[in-house]
Amino acid sequence: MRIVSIEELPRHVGERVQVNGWLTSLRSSGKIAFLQLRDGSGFVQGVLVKNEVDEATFELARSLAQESAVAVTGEVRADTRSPNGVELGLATVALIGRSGDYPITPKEHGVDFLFEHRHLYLRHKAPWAIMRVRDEVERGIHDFFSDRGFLRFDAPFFMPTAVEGTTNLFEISLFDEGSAYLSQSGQLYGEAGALALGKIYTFGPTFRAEKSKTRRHLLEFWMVEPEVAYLEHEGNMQLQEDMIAYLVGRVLDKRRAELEMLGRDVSKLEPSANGGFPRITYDEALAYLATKGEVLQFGDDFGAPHETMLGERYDRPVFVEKWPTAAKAFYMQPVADDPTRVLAADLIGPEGYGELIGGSQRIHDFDLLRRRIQEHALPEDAFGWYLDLRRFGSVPHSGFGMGLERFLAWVTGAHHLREVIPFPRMLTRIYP
RNA sequence: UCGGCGGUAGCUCAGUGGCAGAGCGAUCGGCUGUUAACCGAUUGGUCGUAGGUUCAAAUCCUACCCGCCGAGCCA
Repeated sequence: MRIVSIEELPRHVGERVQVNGWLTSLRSSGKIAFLQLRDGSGFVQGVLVKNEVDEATFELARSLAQESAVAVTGEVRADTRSPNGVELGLATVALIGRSGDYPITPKEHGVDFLFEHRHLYLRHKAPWAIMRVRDEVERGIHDFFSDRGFLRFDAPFFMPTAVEGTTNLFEISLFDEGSAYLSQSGQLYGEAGALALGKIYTFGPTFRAEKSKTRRHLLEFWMVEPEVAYLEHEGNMQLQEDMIAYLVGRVLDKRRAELEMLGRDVSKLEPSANGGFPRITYDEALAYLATKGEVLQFGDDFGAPHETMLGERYDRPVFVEKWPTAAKAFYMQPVADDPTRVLAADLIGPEGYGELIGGSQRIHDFDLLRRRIQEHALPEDAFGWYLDLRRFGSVPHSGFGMGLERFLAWVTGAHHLREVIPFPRMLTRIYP
């Protein structure tokens, strides 16, 4: 008997096949039973008619508990009532792994309960669809950069010091060597990679010890951080736009069914697949916010409500560029004729999802970078290697960091970042 | 860290001083096309914890614990 995945069933109409999976729910009468089945690749309904099978098979099927592992055989039938166009006319049902008192019932549950059972919740339709989008986006990131001649370059997770200041770091013990910190960005190492290999990107988990308890924050999240030698500010924004447009287009193309399963209004994503992201300066953003009654001073960073107001102004992400030097990190290149501003841009997503990307052109001048390290009271000896990058053949270079979960939350329409990562790590959630 | 809301059955919740409740789940029975099926029965409790007020506390008071949402910070 041929074993076929549920995803492939529409190509096997009329054949008798075997499906290895699990029972998600069961409805039965005295003479007919409907087995809702999943196998990881999709969902399908199996129909078991009492007088078409032997007594033991029918009684076994009727007794199955939710999430029993079952191997079934049956004929694939086209059926217009089914979401994927097919159902299985069951002939045999074998119990592979028993179940019972499964906690996640087909009724409503609170968020805390669901994430206490995240290891099981992942089996259900919404997380299933989101994880399939996540996989597609991760795959898309690699394809996008690989197609453009970038190399993947893995940054370390144990760091001797902070990248952007000393707060918000998880400290770990290196035995007699003292303390190290979990990485909050691979960027500095990415810069070394760019000057060695030209165009690189890092992709991996990153850690922020922020006591944030909002739906836009996790303690551990994944970030993609490209870094490119000889790339300047304008080209950096174009790279970001190309990447976002590519990824949105790819999800719309390959995971549209999952988005619709999630109830996502895909028409709100379509403009973003075409590029053409608006670009406004920090000063223009301030002026716009002032017209909305939000008066900020030059040098202020935007709060979450401000980002939402800016993002909702457009039907696709918007760049806010040329930020006050004092509001941004020490390594950012000043605007040529204005040292009070730096060549940094934040990409703010629409629909209130906040900042998707932060990027900048990096300082390539040795003296300026050393002065900035001193001004920020950073330990200069820890940055010796980083200054070396400006001592030996320094060139203008740029890069950015995109939070994978921020992007995924926007694309899938998730209400909270914890929905788009398999096992979220938050202030109040370390289990499972 | 601050602010708002909450914690009662496995789950979602009602109960605001006087016998601890409902729906769902689970278990058993019925039903030949169900879609969160339906019908009947059974099962189900440290009312977050500790102390206090009262003849009487899930309910009022005090402290603490935990969670959710938001702010700050950020991606």
